[in-house]
Amino acid sequence: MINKDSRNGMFISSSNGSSKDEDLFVPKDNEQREDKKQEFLQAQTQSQLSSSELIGDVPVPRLTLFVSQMSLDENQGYYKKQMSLEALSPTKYSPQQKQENQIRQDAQEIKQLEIQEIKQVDIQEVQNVQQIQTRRKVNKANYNVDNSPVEEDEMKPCHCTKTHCLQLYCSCFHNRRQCMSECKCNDCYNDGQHEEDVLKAVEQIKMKEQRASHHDLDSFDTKQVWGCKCKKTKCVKGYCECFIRGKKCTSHCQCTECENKRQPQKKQKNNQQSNQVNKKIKKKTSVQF
DNA sequence: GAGTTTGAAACT
DNA sequence: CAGTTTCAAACTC
Repeated sequence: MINKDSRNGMFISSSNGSSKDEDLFVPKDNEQREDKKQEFLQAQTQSQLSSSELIGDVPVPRLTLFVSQMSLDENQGYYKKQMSLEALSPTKYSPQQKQENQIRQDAQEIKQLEIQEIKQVDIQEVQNVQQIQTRRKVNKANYNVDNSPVEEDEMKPCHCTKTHCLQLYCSCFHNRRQCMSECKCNDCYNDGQHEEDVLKAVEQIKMKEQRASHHDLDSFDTKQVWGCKCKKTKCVKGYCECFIRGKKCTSHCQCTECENKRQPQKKQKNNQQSNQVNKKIKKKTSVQF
């Protein structure tokens, strides 16, 4: 029951009469809202809310949240339909219940705003990476490394013969795009006509990944590099995941005799590397012009 | 363009 | 989890 409305907020009395210490005070300004939000979040951790409400507010890692928006959810947006509290429970609410719901909804709105801000920061971070990687685009091989909107002629066609373009071997599938007319693949299922098969394959890969727990990264996010295992090519040829992406090898790599590390290297080795890059640039530009 | 080499992905 | 096989791209000639 709403008891008192002031400029700073309102009291909701659980009983009758004037506002008391134990009454619920709903502040208006942002600072006090923040306190309310903390109260609300605390209640969550103490399992005071229904399971459905808890599920909706499990904190999601920032990048995972962004990446998940870009990958699977694109195809499964229908899972994201949100239902209001009233829709979930059609029973009529008392004024007090409505007020409490309003508080919860306010808190959720605040959270969503915060998530949006975080997303914007993440997008900015990704864009920064993209800028760096775009400069090296001529150096990349078959992957659309930066996930940026690529021109049709920038996509490299695949030549898959046995996997129906439904495995990560296929660069088109790996980048979550359909095979093109330029592709020379056999019996391709990644042609837009077998969407069910594609989704199944994606699901399978994601499930396998979860079981294996090899890394927390998204296999379909080719921006991410989690380390190569090169043995013979010293990470200076197109076989190397890091080299392809224009990245230096890190401690995450399991490569041997690596010459693609950040530390200062001998002149000769640097020359070998830059020769490789120059060779590819020449090749690419000669094709384009 | 055919054959070889390579490392990632998949499999056992 | 480690070893093996399969795969498609990179490379060489």
